[in-house]
Amino acid sequence: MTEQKKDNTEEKILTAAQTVFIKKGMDGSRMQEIADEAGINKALLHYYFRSKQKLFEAIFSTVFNQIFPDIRNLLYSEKPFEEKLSVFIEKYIDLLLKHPFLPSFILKEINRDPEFLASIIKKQGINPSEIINLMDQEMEKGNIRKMDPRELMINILSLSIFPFAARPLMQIMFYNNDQKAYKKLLIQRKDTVKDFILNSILVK
Amino acid sequence: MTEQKKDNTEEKILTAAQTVFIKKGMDGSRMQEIADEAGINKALLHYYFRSKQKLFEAIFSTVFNQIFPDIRNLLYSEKPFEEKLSVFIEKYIDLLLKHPFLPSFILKEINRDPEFLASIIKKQGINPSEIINLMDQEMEKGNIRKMDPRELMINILSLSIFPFAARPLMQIMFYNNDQKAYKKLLIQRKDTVKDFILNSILVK
DNA sequence: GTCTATATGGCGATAGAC
DNA sequence: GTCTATCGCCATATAGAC
Repeated sequence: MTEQKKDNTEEKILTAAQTVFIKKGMDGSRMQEIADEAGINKALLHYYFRSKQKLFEAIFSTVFNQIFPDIRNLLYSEKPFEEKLSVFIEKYIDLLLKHPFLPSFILKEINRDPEFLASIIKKQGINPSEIINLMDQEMEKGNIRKMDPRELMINILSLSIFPFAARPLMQIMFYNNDQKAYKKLLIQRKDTVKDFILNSILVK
Repeated sequence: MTEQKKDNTEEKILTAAQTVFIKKGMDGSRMQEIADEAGINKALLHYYFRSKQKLFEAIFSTVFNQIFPDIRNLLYSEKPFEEKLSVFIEKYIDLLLKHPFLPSFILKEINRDPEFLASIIKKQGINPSEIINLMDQEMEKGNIRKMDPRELMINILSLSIFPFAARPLMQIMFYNNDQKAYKKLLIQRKDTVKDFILNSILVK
């Protein structure tokens, strides 16, 4: 019974902290706000997680654990490259549609503590050099034009992530701040990013 | 003489504030740190700029004034589209190479106060709909394949800005944290981004 | 485990001497 | 105009009752 209570509270804290941290980042978040969101007292946060920093790190791991297994499985599957690429982009953008604040959250933390972030990603079993090899093989086979595979990787991430991270400004500049129209764009990007990349790299 | 002193100090403050704000954003910066960087006292910051917010807004306008006139001139020049696009990307990436912290700085502020940011950009005489028209014309002429010009615009910005904003993580993940190698990549991107985009959009 | 009350420290901002 | 000293607030963190 006591344990039940404990699990419940801890979970409530984690959920609340995730909401607040993702929206406002480490610096912009207040322990009070997280406590309110969780419907508990501020002191309890420290009882469960000792410090704001520790709570933050717990959230970070949680978020990444939600994301990466899926992508990892895809990368190491047996599908042909073009399909892998397509599905990767679709899954990735779907993920961002589900967690729209994630990109700016991660970008903030990239500049705060990149080593911590990199260590978490590596723990997830994502190995950049295997992806690079995969791309190299396709170039050798002549299926895609020759380029630095790391650049291709960065291009894929750029095109997928940036429109989410820069959303508020892009929405104002190009869509008269029309939320629905921009949302539609983001959904469409599952196709348009794929097209844009394949058009650029496929050897015709 | 007194005035000379004043100008000097005000300039020192602006330079220092720019350095600190660009590196750490509004929330992450401390008035003390700016004062140290400027080699003056904390109280002087308030004497010259009243509040942190006011100082921040002054910096923001300054930075944008450095950037936009150049780009504006290019966009409204008489060059053919393909050249405009090439030069835009070159100039833009050159600008980011000169101010590498700018992207993450702006991305932070995008989520803090997008209206303020958009108002500053519009003051610079950049009109999105004119750019869109430009692209539409090229598509009508059959020079580039048909797509939503706003997407093309967002793709260009994504590919140019993201590698700077996400640099610390990308550098660790794909370049074993080798600073020089990543710097080289960023310089090369003046060509590779151009190639990547033109390969994707030109009708062959 | 959960709460109230409070300690502790940091930061923006101001007062006031020079 | 520039400095030192200090106020006042707010946020993290802890003490201690229940």
